[in-house]
Amino acid sequence: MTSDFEARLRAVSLRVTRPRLAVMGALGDHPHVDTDTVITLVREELPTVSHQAVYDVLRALTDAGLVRRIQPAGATARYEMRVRDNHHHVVCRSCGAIADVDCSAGNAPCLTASDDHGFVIDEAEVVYWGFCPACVTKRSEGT
Amino acid sequence: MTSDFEARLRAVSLRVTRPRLAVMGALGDHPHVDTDTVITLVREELPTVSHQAVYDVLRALTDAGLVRRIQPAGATARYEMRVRDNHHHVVCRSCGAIADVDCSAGNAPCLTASDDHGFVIDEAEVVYWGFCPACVTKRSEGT
DNA sequence: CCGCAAAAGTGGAACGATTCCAGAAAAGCG
DNA sequence: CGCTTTTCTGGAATCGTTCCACTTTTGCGG
Repeated sequence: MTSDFEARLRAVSLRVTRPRLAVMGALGDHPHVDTDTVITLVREELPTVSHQAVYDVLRALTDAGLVRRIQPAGATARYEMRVRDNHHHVVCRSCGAIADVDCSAGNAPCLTASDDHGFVIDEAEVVYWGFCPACVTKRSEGT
Repeated sequence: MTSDFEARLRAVSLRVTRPRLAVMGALGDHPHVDTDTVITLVREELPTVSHQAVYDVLRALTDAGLVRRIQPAGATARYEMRVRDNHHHVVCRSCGAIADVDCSAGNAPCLTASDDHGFVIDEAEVVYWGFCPACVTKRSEGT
């Protein structure tokens, strides 16, 4: 799989470096991780990488379309490797957990704005807010 | 309208204070403003309010459901008074301009997640990304 | 196989939005 | 009018992220 990452990097003419492979590996194993977690995971493999390197890599990969950045209101940036499939996310208001949700309607009808105010729209992002199973249990027990 | 604001504050048992009325006035006149702009606007009326007061007021009003906080990825928090009508937003990738978009389908079909992973969902937030008329013009002229 | 120019990474300082804190002021009830 | 509670002030602290100047790698060409 490392060779796969390598191919993907070359496909977008990015140089193949250890930090980049390590970041891709971390994202592949852990969906929806925040930057700090990526740094920790990467350092398990390469203890010397700077936080700056991780930020740079994440930006390079995001710009190249190899990873997707998601940033629900009030949370820090998170990254995932699933890309170009128009899937959405459920976010837990309590613990911040995130899960993937496939778009129910292929080309969702409501995702075409009724009045676009002259904007040229290229993407519709959906975030479902609620509580994850664990937090729901916690709340009902608590009361 | 100040008396209206007063009534709304009392309705949620919040004290009526000058800073709060000033913030509500500012939000009423300027939709989708960020915190810094609110501070500036409020100080035109009450030059002595601290930034902290504005943050406190915005939080109090948001918690009480009198204003809505919107925070597109990569931008600072913005606030608006339109509330409880499930409308969404178009955000310009270039200049950050925001416009309102009414939900095209009353109870949008795609807003029911296909697989909720056990989450209890209470809200679906939609953000349309694109370019505003001004930035579209700028781009086509530039090239 | 070696060297060079460009691209990446290092370490540390700087930044900006937001929050925390302790004391002062104002709101609203009796 | 006075008291209690909520709110506001002013300044310091926090946290994620970015900026900067310098060093190290990568990957191409000889």
